[in-house]
Amino acid sequence: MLTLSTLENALADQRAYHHGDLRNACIDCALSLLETEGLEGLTLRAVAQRAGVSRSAPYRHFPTKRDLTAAVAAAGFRLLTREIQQAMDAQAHCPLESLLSGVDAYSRFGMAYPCLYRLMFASDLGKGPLFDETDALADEDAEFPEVAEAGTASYQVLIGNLEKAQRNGLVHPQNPREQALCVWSTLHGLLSLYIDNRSSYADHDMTAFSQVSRRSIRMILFGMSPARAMADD
Amino acid sequence: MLTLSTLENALADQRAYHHGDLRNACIDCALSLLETEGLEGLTLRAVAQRAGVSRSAPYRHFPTKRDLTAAVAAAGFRLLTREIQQAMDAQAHCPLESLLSGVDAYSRFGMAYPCLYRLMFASDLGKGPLFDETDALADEDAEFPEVAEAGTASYQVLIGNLEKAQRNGLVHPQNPREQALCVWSTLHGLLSLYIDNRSSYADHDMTAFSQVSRRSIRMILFGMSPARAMADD
DNA sequence: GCCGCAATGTAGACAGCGTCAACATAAGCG
DNA sequence: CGCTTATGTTGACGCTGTCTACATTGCGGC
Repeated sequence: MLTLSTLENALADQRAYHHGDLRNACIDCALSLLETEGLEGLTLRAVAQRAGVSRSAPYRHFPTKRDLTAAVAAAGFRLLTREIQQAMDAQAHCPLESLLSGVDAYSRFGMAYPCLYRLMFASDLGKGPLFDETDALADEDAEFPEVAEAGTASYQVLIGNLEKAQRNGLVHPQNPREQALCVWSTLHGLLSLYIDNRSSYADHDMTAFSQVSRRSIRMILFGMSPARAMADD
Repeated sequence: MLTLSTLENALADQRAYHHGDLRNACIDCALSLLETEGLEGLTLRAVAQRAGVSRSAPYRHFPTKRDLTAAVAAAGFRLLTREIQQAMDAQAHCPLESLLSGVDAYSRFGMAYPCLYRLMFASDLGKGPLFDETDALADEDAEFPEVAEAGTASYQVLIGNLEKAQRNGLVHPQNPREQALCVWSTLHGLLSLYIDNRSSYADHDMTAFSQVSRRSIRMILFGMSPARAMADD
């Protein structure tokens, strides 16, 4: 089970807090506020209060609320990348198992931090990486390069996995970016629908969701895989 | 090309406007505001102003802003259903062609009304239909039964198409609800990623998006179809 | 060690938002 | 006609993001 303390922004040095690193403190407070109060509970004033400063102090570090949101989203993408990468590495022996393991990690992330997940994707943070054919370079032109870069990194993990699967002959040798887009979209759609349509995110739903998502990805894999090695769960 | 005048809430009788049907007038104004001003431009006060009434007049018809949002979302789902149904009927001779035609209609809807699309799915309107195995009955327990019902109807069109495809032997005889969920999720994910990551929704992108979405659905179909009749675009 | 400047935090104010309570008006109906 | 109910208006409240003016702190050069 993931906890917020695993986030990169947890402060190593407590005495550097009140004066010293308000920027990261704000990101931290925003992250914890997000999951306790929800997306509309994430207000600059609440962040400032939780950080123990006055309401306009954050403006020294974030020109506008959107910039704070972007920083939080970037942190979220970096955490997501780490979770996926870790899960895939654990099954490195087989690219297909690795992919399914990554799918689970993705689902787990979304269900553990539903509000963060929504913030990352539905916050109008400008151009993202997914639809650009030229993945690099474009990131720097984005409104929030940090977010675009972190998002691209997550995406790249998936692409890398599919390329490996192609080399092993487990997947059709088509454009791996497009395959990745298909897989990611399905997962993102599934997770979005789930998050947006549920009021409670009870833990026991995780196994049910995991089954659904794995089966969906298998449907796609089945189509991608010339071996047609489809097993029922 | 879709226009807002095709929406069901367009008033038939203009003289019944100022006094007579403020409720539908609000929904109409909300719909037009949505696409001109964006999601955060959709404010109760702006709706009231556009309808030509004072700012708290809408409260006689909608207890809260969420209720207006729900009414708008329901109207959106009904329009979506009609568009999909129409597109599928035009290709009724072949369920696979029908499905792809529906996919195009879905994409067209999302790209024509990106803000409405977001509102329909990401507005915390309570339980939706997609993850409930028992589709009927549950709708009435939803926070906004009108939305759940309209959403279920859209979903049902897709399920019906897949059932027909199964009967014609074009698709594996698995649970059509789950197949529909996979298709819908992919499309929803693709569209969401597109809408959320783009700042402009230029028209000429439609053909590119249509190609991507059709290819993605083909990837899934390919996996579903025992005939493996996959053609490249 | 001290002084000045740049960085950082604070207090007050503003417009815009959703919402409520009190009031005004119109419609329908006996 | 007059009563009741439905509908629209006005004023106010607390909340939000954000701006401006002011206070404080910390650090580099003398």
